[in-house]
Amino acid sequence: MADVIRQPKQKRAIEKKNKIIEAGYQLFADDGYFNTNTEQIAKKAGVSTGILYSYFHDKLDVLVEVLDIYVNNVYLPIVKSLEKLDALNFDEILPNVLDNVVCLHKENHNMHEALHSLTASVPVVNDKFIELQDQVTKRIATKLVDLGYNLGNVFERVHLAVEIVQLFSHECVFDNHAYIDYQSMKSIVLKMLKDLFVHQ
Amino acid sequence: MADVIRQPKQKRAIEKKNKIIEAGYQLFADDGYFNTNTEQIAKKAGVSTGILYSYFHDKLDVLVEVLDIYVNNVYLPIVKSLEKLDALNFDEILPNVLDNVVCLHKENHNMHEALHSLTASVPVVNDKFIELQDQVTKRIATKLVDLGYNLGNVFERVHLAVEIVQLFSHECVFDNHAYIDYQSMKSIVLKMLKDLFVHQ
Amino acid sequence: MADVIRQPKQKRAIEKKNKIIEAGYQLFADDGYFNTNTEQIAKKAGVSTGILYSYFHDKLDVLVEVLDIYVNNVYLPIVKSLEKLDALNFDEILPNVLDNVVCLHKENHNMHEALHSLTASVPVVNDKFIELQDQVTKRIATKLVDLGYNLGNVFERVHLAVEIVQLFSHECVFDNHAYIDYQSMKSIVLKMLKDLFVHQ
Amino acid sequence: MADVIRQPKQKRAIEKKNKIIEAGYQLFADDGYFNTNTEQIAKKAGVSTGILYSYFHDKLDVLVEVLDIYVNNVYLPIVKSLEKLDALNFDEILPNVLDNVVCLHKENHNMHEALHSLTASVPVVNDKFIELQDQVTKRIATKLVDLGYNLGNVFERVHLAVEIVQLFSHECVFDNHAYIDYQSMKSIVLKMLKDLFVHQ
DNA sequence: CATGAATGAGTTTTCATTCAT
DNA sequence: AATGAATGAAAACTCATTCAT
Repeated sequence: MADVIRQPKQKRAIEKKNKIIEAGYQLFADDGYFNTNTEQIAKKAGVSTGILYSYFHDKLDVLVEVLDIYVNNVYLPIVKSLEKLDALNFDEILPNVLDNVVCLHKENHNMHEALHSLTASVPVVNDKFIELQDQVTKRIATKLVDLGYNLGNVFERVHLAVEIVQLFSHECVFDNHAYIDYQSMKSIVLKMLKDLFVHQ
Repeated sequence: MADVIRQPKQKRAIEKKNKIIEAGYQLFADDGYFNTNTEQIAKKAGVSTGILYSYFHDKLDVLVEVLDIYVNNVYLPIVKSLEKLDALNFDEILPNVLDNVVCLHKENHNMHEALHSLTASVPVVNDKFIELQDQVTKRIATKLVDLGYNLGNVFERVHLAVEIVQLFSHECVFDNHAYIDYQSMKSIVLKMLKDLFVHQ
Repeated sequence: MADVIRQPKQKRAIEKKNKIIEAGYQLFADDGYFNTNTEQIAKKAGVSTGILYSYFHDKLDVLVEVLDIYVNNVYLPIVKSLEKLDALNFDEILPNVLDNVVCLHKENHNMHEALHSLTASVPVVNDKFIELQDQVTKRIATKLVDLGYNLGNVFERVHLAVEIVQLFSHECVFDNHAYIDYQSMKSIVLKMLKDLFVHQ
Repeated sequence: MADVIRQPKQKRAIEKKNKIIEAGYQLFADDGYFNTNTEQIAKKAGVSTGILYSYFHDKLDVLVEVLDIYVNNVYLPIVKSLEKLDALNFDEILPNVLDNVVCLHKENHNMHEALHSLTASVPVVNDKFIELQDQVTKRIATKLVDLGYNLGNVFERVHLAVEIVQLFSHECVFDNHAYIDYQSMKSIVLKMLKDLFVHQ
C-alpha cells in the first residue's frame, strides 16, 4: 500500500481521480466488487493502473469513494426533499416520496446491490450504511418533531418508514415475482405508511 | 471441474461431506464467500482439498449446499409453523411468528448476511432466494384463503408481511441503532402487520 | 509405485487385467494418454482404481501393455500376411498388401495416433516402435532374399516400402486434403512400390 | 483465461515475449508439451509466471506461437527454395531440396517430434499442420504447372513427394536403424522422386 | 508525474497413487 | 483380494500492488 496518497489539487488531477471513481462505480455496479479488477477500473477510467495507486490507498479505497458518490446520488436527494416539508400533510407527501425513492432506486439499483453485498464482509461499507441510515432517520425525525409531530416513538416510526420505502423500491426495481401487482402493493404500502404516522 | 461427483453412500463418507458443508457454513458466515478459500474449508473440515472436489463440483457448489442447509434451518421452520394455523386469529399468531423469526435470525444472522451478499453477484443464490420467497408467500397466502381470508390482494399483503418480518428481525439481530428501542418498535410492527390483514 | 506386481494366474484375474488393458486401449485411442486418468480406466474396466495398481506398476505400465495389444492387432497381421509370400510376384502382392494395411489403419487409426504422439515424450513407446519396425523390415527383407531377390539394398528398399505404405494408409484414413484423389494416389503409390523392387 | 492479451509494443516487451516463445520452444522440444509446465517456461525465459499470462491466453497459446516459429524456421525456407525454380530440371533440383530438408530437420527435429505428437490430441496443432501441408503442396504444384509440367495428378504427386522427403529426413535425423545405410537410401529416394515426376 | 510491464503469492482445481476397511 | 475414499503435491491461472523507465 502506498505510503502517501496524493491529494489532487490541480484541476486535471481532480478530474482524473473522478474518472477513476466513476469507472469503479459502473464496474462495481455491473459486476460486483470482487469480480472487478484494478486493471479494468484503470482502463475504463482511461488511466494507468499505477496512477490509481497515487490517488487511492488500494482497491478498497476506491470502493469507499464510490460509496460516497452513491450516498450523494441516492440518499441526499431523499433527505433534501424531506427537509422541504413545511407541514405534516402526509397524504400529500408520502406518494411523492415513494415515487421519488423508487425512481432513484431504479437508476441506481445495481450499485445498491453491489454495495449492500459488501456490508457483510467489508466493515467500512457496513459502517457507512449504518451511519447514513442514522442520519436520515434523525434528520427526518427532527423535522417531524419541529413540525409538531407528537405521536411518540418517532425514531422507531421513521426508521421503519424508511426501511419500508426502501423495501418497496427494491421490490419494484427487481420485479421478481410474477404474482405481485405493484400498483396494488403501492396502495397498500402508502396506507401502511400513513397509518404509521397518523393516529387512528 | 470434475466430471462425476461422488454420491457418498457410506456413513463415514456422508459425515465427511457434511463436515465440509458445516465448515463452509461457518467460514462463509464469518468471512464471506470471496474471503474464504477451498483450502480453509478443507482444513476446517479436517479433510484434504482433493476430497472436497470429489463431493462438490467446485467452490460454488459448496455454497449451494450451504444454502440448502440455511434454507432448511431458517425458512422451513417458519413455513411449517405458519401452516399449523387453524383460524385467522392474527392477534395470537403474529406475536409468536415474529418472535420465532427473530430468534431464528439471531441464530443464523451471519449466514444470512453472507448469503444475501451474494445475491448480486452469484445468480444461483439470487434465484434460490426468490424461489424461496415465492414459496413462502404462496403457501401462506393459500393457507389464508383456505381459512376464509377475503380482503383481496392477498399475495401483495403476505409478501409485504414476510418482508417486514424479515426487516424487523434483521434490525433486532444487528441492533445497530442506539436511538431505537426494539420493544417499542416491535409493538409498532405488530400493529402494522395486524392492520395489513384486518379490515378497519 | 507398488513394489510387487501381481502376475494373475487365475482365470478371473487374467480377465480383469485384460479388461483394464481394453479400457485403456479405447480411452487412450479416443482421448489420448495425457487426457485420460486412471479413474476413467478403472471405471470403464469395471474395477476399482486400487486393483489397477495390483496389476500395473503405474499408468505408464498400462500404456505399455496397450501398446502390446496394438502391435498384435496391427503389425503382426501385416507381417504374417507377407510371410506367406511364395514368389516375387509384386504385381499381385502389392495391391493386396496396400489394401490390407489401409484397412487395418482405418480400424486402429485413433490408437495409432495416440501412440505415435507419445514417441517423443515416452521413451518406452519410442523404443517399442523402433524395435517393431526393425522386426518388420528384417523379416520381410529376409523373406525376399529367401525368395531370390537380388537387387541390392534390400533393407533400405523394404524399409522405404513399409514407410510409404504407412504414409499412404495414414493419408487415406485421415483424408484431410480435398484436392487429393485417393484412387489416383493409390495407383501412383503402387507404381512407386513396384519400381522400388523391380529392376527397370 | 485473461480477457485481454497485451500486445507488446516496446522493444523490451517484445524481446520478453520472444524469450517466452524460445523457452517454450526448447522445453516443448526437450520434454514435450504435457511434461512442461508454465513455471518452467517462465523460469527459463527469466520472467514471472504472471507475465506469461499477459502475453498469452494460456499454455496452449504459447504452443501455438511456438508452432508459428517452427513453421517459419522449417516450412517456409523449403517453400521459398522451391519457388525459385525456373525450369523442370528435376535432376538438379531434387538432390538440393533433399539435402536442405534433411538439414532443416536435423536442426529442428526435437520440435518436429513434439509438435507432431500433439496433432492427435490438440486440434489447433493438427489444423495448422494440415493447412501448412496444403499450402506447400499447392504452391509447388502451381509452380510446376506454370513451368509446363503436364503429367497429370500433379497434386497427388507433389503431395507424395513432400511426404516422402519428410519421411526420409525423419529417418536421417533419428537414425534409429543400424541396418540402414542412409547414403544408399538417399539414392533410392532420389530415384523414386524423379520417377514420380518424370515420364518413363 | 505517468505508464504499464512485471511480480509472485495466492487461488482453484486435478489426479496418480496409497491405504483403511 | 478388492474397494473407493482419501491424500497432497503439483498444475494452470489471477490479480493487487510495485517499480523501472
